[in-house]
Amino acid sequence: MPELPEVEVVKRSLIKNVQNLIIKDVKINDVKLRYHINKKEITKIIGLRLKKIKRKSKFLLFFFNKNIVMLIHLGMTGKLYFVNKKDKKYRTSFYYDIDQKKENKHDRVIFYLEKNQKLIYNDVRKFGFIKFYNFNSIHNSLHLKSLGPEPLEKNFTFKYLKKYLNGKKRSIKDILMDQKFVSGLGNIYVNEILFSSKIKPDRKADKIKVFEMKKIIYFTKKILNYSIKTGGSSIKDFTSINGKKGSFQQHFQVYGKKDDICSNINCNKKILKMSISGRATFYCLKCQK
DNA sequence: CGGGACTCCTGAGGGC
DNA sequence: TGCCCTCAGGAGTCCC
Repeated sequence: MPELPEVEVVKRSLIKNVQNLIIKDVKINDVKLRYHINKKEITKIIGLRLKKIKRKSKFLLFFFNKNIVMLIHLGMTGKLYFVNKKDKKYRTSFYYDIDQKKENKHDRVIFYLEKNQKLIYNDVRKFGFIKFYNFNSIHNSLHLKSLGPEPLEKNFTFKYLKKYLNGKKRSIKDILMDQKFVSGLGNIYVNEILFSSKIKPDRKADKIKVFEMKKIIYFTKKILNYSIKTGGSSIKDFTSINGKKGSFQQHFQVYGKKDDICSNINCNKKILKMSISGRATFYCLKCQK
């Protein structure tokens, strides 16, 4: 589910609500995530202060004292919820009923914080994970070491794109989804970026023209920034940590729009769907060349 | 190098 | 009500 904008929204909310708090206890309801949770390592954070929270592409990094870093990836359905007893809005949350002390069956890990507050890792499909590193090894970890530049960073440029696409026979969509090339994009945003750039998603990368590359860079940054601004996309059940939904899904032009009429003025064609690298791909045959 | 099938897991929604 | 099928924001492996 969560791509860069969603993870960024969650990170900002985490900084506001849980940064600087002490972990009082940890409860594991299910160790079997994408990787099994190491109980020995996770219990080491009990008593430690959560000093800093950062995001790297789709990963969240939690920095504790004693040089311990917790790495969380949300996979397809991972979510973090913050529960604060004093705040009434959580009582009415669709998700968590504090008065009944009812846990959701997909709450996999519960971090108990100061003042009766909790941070809950909930994940229906269990494709996400929680791993531990130390401060010095985190950036050389299996997950972070080969990530490409982030799409909103200055080094994600037309020049970089041009150099990378040269000689590549893969489809442009496949390349934009590849975290080693650019880290943080996923299926939704790549569909949207290619629609705005008027490029058919199955075009071979080395056939993309210079003016089209410039559009890719421009729309990638524009779409991601706008999505972050509107709280990310809430398809099905994405929410930020306080249960708030984003609204960027209202601005989707192609994702999930099979058989709808193309949103471009002067185009009356239906949005089509195909599969690229096994992922749902939506496009307008008339508008995307 | 490239593409496709398949894997992890659980639930929603459609068809009958 | 129920059963069976397909599909889903990710990402890795294996095989041809």
